[in-house]
Amino acid sequence: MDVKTVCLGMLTDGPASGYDLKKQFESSFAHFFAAGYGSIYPALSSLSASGLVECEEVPQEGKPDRKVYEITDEGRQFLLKALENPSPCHKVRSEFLATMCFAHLMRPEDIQTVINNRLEDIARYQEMFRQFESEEMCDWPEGMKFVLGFGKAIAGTMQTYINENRHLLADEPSAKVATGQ
Amino acid sequence: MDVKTVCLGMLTDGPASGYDLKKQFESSFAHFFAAGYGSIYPALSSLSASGLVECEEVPQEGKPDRKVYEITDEGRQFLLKALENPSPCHKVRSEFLATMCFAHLMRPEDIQTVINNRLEDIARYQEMFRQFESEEMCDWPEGMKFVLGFGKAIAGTMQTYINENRHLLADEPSAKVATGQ
DNA sequence: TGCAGCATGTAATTTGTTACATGATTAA
DNA sequence: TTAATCATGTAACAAATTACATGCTGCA
Repeated sequence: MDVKTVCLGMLTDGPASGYDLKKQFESSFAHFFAAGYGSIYPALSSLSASGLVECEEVPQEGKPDRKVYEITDEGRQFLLKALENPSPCHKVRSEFLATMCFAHLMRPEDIQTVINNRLEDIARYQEMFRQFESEEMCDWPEGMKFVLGFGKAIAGTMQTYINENRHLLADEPSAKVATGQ
Repeated sequence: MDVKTVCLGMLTDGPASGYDLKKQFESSFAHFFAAGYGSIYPALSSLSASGLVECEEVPQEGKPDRKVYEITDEGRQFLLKALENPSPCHKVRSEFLATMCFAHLMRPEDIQTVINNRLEDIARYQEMFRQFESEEMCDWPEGMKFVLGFGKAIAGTMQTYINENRHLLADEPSAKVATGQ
C-alpha cells in the first residue's frame, strides 16, 4: 500500500485537499506512515487522472485555488480491493537501532545524546496520543482507535525499555557508584 | 544511515561476503533494517570504490569467486563520523496499521485474516529472539543485546495489544455471546 | 527429480525525498 | 518585522525493490 492508497482511504472520511491530508499524515498517521507534499500532491494528481477521485477547485483570494478531492465509486472499489491484501507488511527502518548496534565504537556521551533525543521523540508522540484521547476520539471508527492505542502501547514500551536498559550501553557520567565517601 | 553504512558497520565484526551480510540482515537486523542482494552488492561495490573496504577474491570450485570484504582504516573513520549523528531516525511504515484504519470498510473475516497473519509474523520474530537468547549472545557487544532486547520487548507488546484489542475491530464469528444455553 | 543452499551480480522500475518556486494573510 | 499558516506544485535526485541472469553441490 503506497501513499496513493492511503490518501484514497483518508478521503473516505470526506472530501479534503492535499494540505488537509498532510495534516493527517503529521498527526494521527505520523507514527506509522510518513508522507510529505512531494508525494501527496503527485498522488492526488494520479488518483484524479485514474478517475478514483474527483477534484473541485475552490477559488480563493490571495491563495492558490483550494483543490478539494472527493473519492468516486470507482475509487471506493479500488480501495476495497487494496484492503483485501491478507498480509499487509509492517516495516521498521531504524537508524537509531542500527546506531546502537555499534555503540561500542562510540563515545559514551554521544550514546547518551542519541538516547536522550530518542526519548524526546517518543515523548512527543505520547503527548500527541494524550491529546487525541482527550478530544474527538469518540466519533472515530474503531480501527482508528485500535491504531492509536497500538501506537501508544508501543511508545510506552520503548520508553520503559530504553530507560531500564540504557545502562547496558554506557554508564551515565554522573552515575558514580557508591564511593563510601 | 543507508545500507552502505550498515554494511560497513557489520564489517567491523570481521571480514565477510555480501552473502554473509545478507544472512545478518535476515536474522539479527531483520526487525529494524531490511536489505536484499539488490542493495547489498551495489553497496559493497561502492564502498570498495571509495576505499572504505578492501576486497579479497577467494576462488572456489563450481561457484563464483567468494568476495570477502574487510573494512579499512578509512572505512572505520567514515563509520565513526556516521555514528555521530545525534538524532538517528526510527521510522515505521505499516501497511498493517494503515489497513486497520479502514477496517470499518472491510469484511470481518478479512480483518481476522489480516490480524492472524500479523500475529504469525510476530511469532516468527519471537522465535528468532528466543534462539538468539539460547545461543551465542554472551559474546556479542552490549549494543547488540540492547537492540535484540528492544525488538523482543516491542514484539511482546504488539502481540499482547493485538490479542487484547482485536475485538474492537471485529467480533470473531464464533464468539457467541452467552446464550444461557 | 527437484529443491535448498551457495554465490554473484545487473538493469529497469518504482518510490519517495529534497530542494526549489510562489505569494497572501495574520498574529506576536 | 518576522514567523507561522494557508496553499499549490515541479524537477532533480537518491534509494531501494524486483525481476532477470547464471550455475554448481548436496540432500531427500
